[in-house]
Amino acid sequence: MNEGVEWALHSCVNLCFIPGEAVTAKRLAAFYELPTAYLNKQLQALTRAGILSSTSGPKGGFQLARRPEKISLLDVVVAIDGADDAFRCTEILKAGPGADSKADYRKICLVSQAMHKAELTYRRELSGQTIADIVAQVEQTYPDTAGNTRRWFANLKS
Amino acid sequence: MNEGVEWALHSCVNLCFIPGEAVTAKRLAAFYELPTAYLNKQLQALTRAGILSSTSGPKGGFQLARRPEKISLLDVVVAIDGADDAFRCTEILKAGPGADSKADYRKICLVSQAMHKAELTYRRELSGQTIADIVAQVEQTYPDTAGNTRRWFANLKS
DNA sequence: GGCCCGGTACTCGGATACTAAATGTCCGAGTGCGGAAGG
DNA sequence: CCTTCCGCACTCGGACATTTAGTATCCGAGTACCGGGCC
Repeated sequence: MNEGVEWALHSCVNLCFIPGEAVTAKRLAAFYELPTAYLNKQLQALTRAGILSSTSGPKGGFQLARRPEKISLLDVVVAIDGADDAFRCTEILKAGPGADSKADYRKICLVSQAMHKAELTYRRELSGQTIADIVAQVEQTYPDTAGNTRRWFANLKS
Repeated sequence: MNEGVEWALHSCVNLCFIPGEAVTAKRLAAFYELPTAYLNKQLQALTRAGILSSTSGPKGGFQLARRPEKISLLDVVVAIDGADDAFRCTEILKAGPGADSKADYRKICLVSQAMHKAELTYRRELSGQTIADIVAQVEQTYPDTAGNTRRWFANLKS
């Protein structure tokens, strides 16, 4: 899985601590000492997926496009890593003996079905958790984090 | 995910149809028109993992090292694709402000925990299904497959 | 005739190239702000 | 002094290198079989 998923998730959480304000990729990258341009690339992907909204020019930057309760972890993963299953059925059976060339083996191959079934539970679990859930857990487990993060971004602005 | 996982799963199923006999990588590859040497590499990985047992020389080949009821889909995936989680936590928080350099963020980072939780359900689902289950489903859904496969391998032997 | 031995053909096994995708970087397009000029 | 306009600095956005991991291939190590030679 793409490393950008981790960056995107943490950045979304951080954006929750800075509501109603556009934060530049540069500042988000500085927070974790990440390469700015590359993080920018991931944020662009989130923007294309409708998770973030972007603004150009001075006072520009990124902010959440919708409430964090409406952003599931699966949304972020799909935006960065693509919608394809990890296990992709290449319809190997089509090359085997007695194959039906007009059949869709992604549907009828039992190996493919078994793998896909597991992947569905994975996706269901991811879609059941939202950015808001993560933020709530952070605020409960590490009560200082929210304030510290807000303060850090405020200081960097100058 | 590695493409070899698909090949490995199908090959394990096929080996179930040819019990008590060593099947060469060449024949297994010919069945799906796969590159022989590369499939051999995957079978080697299964052997290292203790899923298959291999024999060199004439009359050599691969066979299941244990009963198919004892081979879960997760075993095969881990053997080919490695045991690492798809989402690997790079402990991004260590570079952030106020980080504890001696803490293990793979354990305490809530983003990492959330992703890992989803991955656990995935692995649980995979470990719940065995090669024997797949074979049983195949025999029930496509009753001719077992016989046809056996016959195909028998004919190729000549 | 039976037994032993060496050659041979065939297999797995790991070391070695090649290719695609993830990672990282750079420059151009777009935009709001600030200041200077003019009324 | 107020308004308008122009230039500038800053941002995102996508096009362009670089590195890693997946894909594919090749040759050597090991082994059972087959044939010939010897007892």
